[in-house]
Amino acid sequence: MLAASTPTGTLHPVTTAARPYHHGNLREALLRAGERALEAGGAENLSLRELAREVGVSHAAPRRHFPDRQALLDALALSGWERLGATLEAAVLAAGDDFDARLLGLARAYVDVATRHPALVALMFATKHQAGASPALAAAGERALAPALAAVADGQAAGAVVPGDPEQVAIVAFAALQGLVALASNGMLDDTPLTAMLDDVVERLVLGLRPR
Amino acid sequence: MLAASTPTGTLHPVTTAARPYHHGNLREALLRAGERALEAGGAENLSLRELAREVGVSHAAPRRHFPDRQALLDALALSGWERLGATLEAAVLAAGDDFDARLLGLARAYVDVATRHPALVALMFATKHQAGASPALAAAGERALAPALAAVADGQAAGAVVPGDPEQVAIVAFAALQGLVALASNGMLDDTPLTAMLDDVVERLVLGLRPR
DNA sequence: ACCTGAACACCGTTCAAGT
DNA sequence: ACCTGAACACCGTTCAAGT
Repeated sequence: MLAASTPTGTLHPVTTAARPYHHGNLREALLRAGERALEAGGAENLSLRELAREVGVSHAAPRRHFPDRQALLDALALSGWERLGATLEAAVLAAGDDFDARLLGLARAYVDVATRHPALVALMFATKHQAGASPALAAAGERALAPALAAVADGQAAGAVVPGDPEQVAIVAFAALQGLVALASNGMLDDTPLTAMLDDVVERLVLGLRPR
Repeated sequence: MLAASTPTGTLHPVTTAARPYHHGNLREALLRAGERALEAGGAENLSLRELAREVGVSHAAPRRHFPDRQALLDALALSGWERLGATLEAAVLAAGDDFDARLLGLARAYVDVATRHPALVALMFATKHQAGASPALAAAGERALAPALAAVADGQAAGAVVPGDPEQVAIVAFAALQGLVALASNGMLDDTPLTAMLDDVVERLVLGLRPR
């Protein structure tokens, strides 16, 4: 009875265990629903009104937490970058000190995330550097990719990688992965198992990046 | 007066030089306006009603030529694949018989198209293999990429490229380009000139693809 | 054969007003 | 501080009807 949804006219200080008058946790609920919607239909099919309906508030309620649709997308991308950064960091740690092993570990970790959450990763990259993106978002992207940069720099110091701006070298390597994932997401790899292809790509990357 | 827009009650058999009653060329006009809209704001911001307004017909008129929005996007992608195919073919012919030169030529041609028409290229890949895509579209994509496949196969025959399924080898190379273009489109290359980076990527690709 | 106009069910965004 | 309801200007899609 107390937990029912009829507003019984009693005052409700700030917190109640029952169904929400003020919902109490709307921001988090919208983000969770948003991530589901993202994976279900991509960023361009995400509807704020639909999220509000799912969560059980009026269509104008999200505005308190996200001024517009883009703000919600930015928040989703930000959280994605933060989780990716942690994943890449863990991959480097698990791989030990060898450059080839690190590159393989990073590649596998990234491809794993990108194939399990393709729409989120697409959103992350689309949002990161676009005109008028929030500085916080760009910074989160930089932080997330820092482990890969550091691995390249270490590889150069150990003589396993061609010299030059680590960022440029890393981008060359990263581009190949990014492209592979894009092709996989678009179904262009058909029957070829992604993991097999991935190891092949990484092997050729290592060869291509070795000093001559 | 005759060319004015007021319908003067006279009958108009089928063709008139004045302003259109039936427009006469609506399909082409929509495609042209669609390509402009695509480059201006990406596929997800393309509005059928806006195209109809630009072209000067009612919002329901496009339906005769394109049953829905996706049909217009498919037609744009199809024309993009056809033009890309011709461009890649020309690049191979211009590059002569050497594998390295062909790969560089193909890469430059593709990157040129992809940077000048990023939204169109994104649409092409997004549409090519998606669930329920028209077979004609998939076939056009295959045809467009055939010159690159052939170049790889020739390279293998000449001993310049690792053996194996040419499609798989081509995909590895193509993935790197695709990724590079994606990064460039997203502004992640910052100040680095794309052409310089491109030549570097191709050089490393050649190295990575060489038989050991 | 090709196009119009009105209608329907959706959007994102805004703003006064409620508790 | 947080949310609602009504309103506005847009969509894509459908369908009868016009020429």
